[in-house]
Amino acid sequence: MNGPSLPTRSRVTISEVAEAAGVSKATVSRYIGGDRQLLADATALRIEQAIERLGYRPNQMARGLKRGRTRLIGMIVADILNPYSVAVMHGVETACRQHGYTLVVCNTDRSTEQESQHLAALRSYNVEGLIVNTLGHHAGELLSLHSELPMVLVDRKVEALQADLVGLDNRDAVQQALDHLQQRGYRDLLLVSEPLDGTSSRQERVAAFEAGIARSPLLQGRVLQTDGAFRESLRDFLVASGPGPKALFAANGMAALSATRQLREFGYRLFEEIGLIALDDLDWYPLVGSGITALAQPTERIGVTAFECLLDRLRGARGPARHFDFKAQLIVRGSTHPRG
Amino acid sequence: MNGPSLPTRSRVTISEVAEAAGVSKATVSRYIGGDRQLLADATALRIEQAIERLGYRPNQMARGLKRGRTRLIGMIVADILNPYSVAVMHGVETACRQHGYTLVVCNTDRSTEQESQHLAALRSYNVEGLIVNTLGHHAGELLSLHSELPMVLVDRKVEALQADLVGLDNRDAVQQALDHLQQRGYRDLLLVSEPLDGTSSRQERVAAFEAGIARSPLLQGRVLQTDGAFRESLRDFLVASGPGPKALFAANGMAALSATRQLREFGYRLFEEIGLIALDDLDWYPLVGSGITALAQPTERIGVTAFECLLDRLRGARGPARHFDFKAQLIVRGSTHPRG
DNA sequence: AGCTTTACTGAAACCGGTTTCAAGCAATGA
DNA sequence: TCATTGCTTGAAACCGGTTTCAGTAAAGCT
Repeated sequence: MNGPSLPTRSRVTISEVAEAAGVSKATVSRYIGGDRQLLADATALRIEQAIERLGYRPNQMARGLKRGRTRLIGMIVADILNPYSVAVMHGVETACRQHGYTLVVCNTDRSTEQESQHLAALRSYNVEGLIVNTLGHHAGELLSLHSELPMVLVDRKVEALQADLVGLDNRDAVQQALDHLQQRGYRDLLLVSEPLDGTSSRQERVAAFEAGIARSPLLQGRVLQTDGAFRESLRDFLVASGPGPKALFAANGMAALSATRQLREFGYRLFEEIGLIALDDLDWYPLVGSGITALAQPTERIGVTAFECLLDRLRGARGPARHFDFKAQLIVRGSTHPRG
Repeated sequence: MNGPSLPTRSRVTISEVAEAAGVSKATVSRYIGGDRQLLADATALRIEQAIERLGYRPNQMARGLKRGRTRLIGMIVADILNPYSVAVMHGVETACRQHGYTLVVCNTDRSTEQESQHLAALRSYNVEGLIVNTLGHHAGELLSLHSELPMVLVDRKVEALQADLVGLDNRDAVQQALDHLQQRGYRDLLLVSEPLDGTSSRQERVAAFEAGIARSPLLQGRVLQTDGAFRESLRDFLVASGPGPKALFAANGMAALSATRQLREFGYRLFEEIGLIALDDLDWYPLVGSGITALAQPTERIGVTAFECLLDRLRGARGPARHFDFKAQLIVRGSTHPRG
């Protein structure tokens, strides 16, 4: 009787299978490598039975060593607690599985140091390609990695890096939001964003917001980050007199959470006194107040596209960096019905 | 000028470093293996410089092959879209990093077939240990894997498997919920659970609920799963006459989401007409209606504990399977204040 | 029948490391 | 002075596969 957690029999190797089947390692290797048509039927059958009998599974590490193909894809995620990341990752994983790849996900918790560490780790495990949701600092490391293996950026571009990019059409999304808010009668807007931090998508949203405001004579707008004096600045916005009804525009799901929390803490009735539109569509949006109007990102497709793009490169596709910018989809709920 | 995605220079190997430093592979291996004190200072210095100059990083796959230590931990997650899973995973990852392990996460999307596939994949990558949030079907595979490497179950036990388990003290959590509901004056309860499916934690919660109800003369209770005729059955419960004020008890975060959605669809004002308490504490609970009362699981600690438990086994700890049952923490919000 | 293909298989080198074993050499002890 | 010891190091085997190359046997061709 084995005690639990007692790794007993060490794994069956190709040599044991070879011996059991009365053939050489090479022949077994050909069998598991898919060159089955090279083998005589009788031989293949003997090997098949030996494998079955012994419960043999080839060691991918060893295969990868000589072959250079580990069938491993690495993914760097800046913040695994952000539902956007999880949703994209889900898409990537689905695509990976369909193509026989295994995904190794590393979360950096928004730490530059951990990003470095994880990149090094993934490299050392010989991943064939990388899908990166990076902080964007220290482009040097990414650059040198990109000279070694294909890489696809998700959501965040890196100036110095000529890599494929999959993300949202931020300009379009922000414009959709502004159009919607304006049409619903809101005039005094506040864009709430997580700290910009050099994160390209956040910066793009802010830039598009400011540009949009500048183009719209009816609208007034400010930008606020969810750190430092967030609470006080938000209060300032809420009590200041402006050109008309006020609305918040949360630049992503996390910002929506912070903003809504803060509104509640201030005692606002959601969303009778102030409008809200949020980028990302989280599953609890419908449940808050009269429901939060959202600009949904096609997260699953973003993930799948990122992988397919990578696969393309893995198969040898050359050429300049490609950009896939998906459109956001407006989902109207109660939070953008003035005086609820 | 390299085009993008052009994997150029193949990686530097130990032999090149050895040559550059004028020593043998073995010596370099000792250097990177941490046996630095074995080497003469001058030698170590030359190697260090060669490594630096060439940008050498050892290939973990190759190391793992001979050494048997891949420094890889595999984790199977039943549903990555469930925030509970993500939170636990975050804990596991943190612990992994601190101990120099890399985590490979596989999501089964609640599919038995995918679970098999991923288990096989993880095995083939020579992960040193497994953290498993399993569906619990086909125990055979898990069993045979467990004879090869250490394994820790998370949240869900498997009868036939004598493995360490980390999870919640479900009986205690349910009792806390019942006590709280009863104290707040609720009398007619409905436990809302995702489909039982053989998932041990769900079954335990249901069993504890039924046992608790049976012990409490004041309370009446039923159980409902969020599939099939969920909508209709919920309506039945809501309109039926019972022994007193009604409350829902969501057995986890996903159930809380379904239940709240359905209540809204029915036009209930949250939570003036009906109480709600939910297992798991998701970040949006405070935002819904008057806030959802929760029983928080220490998810981060569960993850960390799972890893540490595994590490223990990796270091050779023997002995019977251990169970770590954490207590849930009651967080009272508006959803359990009768008549709002 | 003799020669060329074709089909199938095995020996050995190799992937990038680790580890064992023994050897070289200086320092120590008797 | 000679044997012993300890410190460094390299050669070679090994991990579990893949791949090249060559060899054997059967089949096809003239």
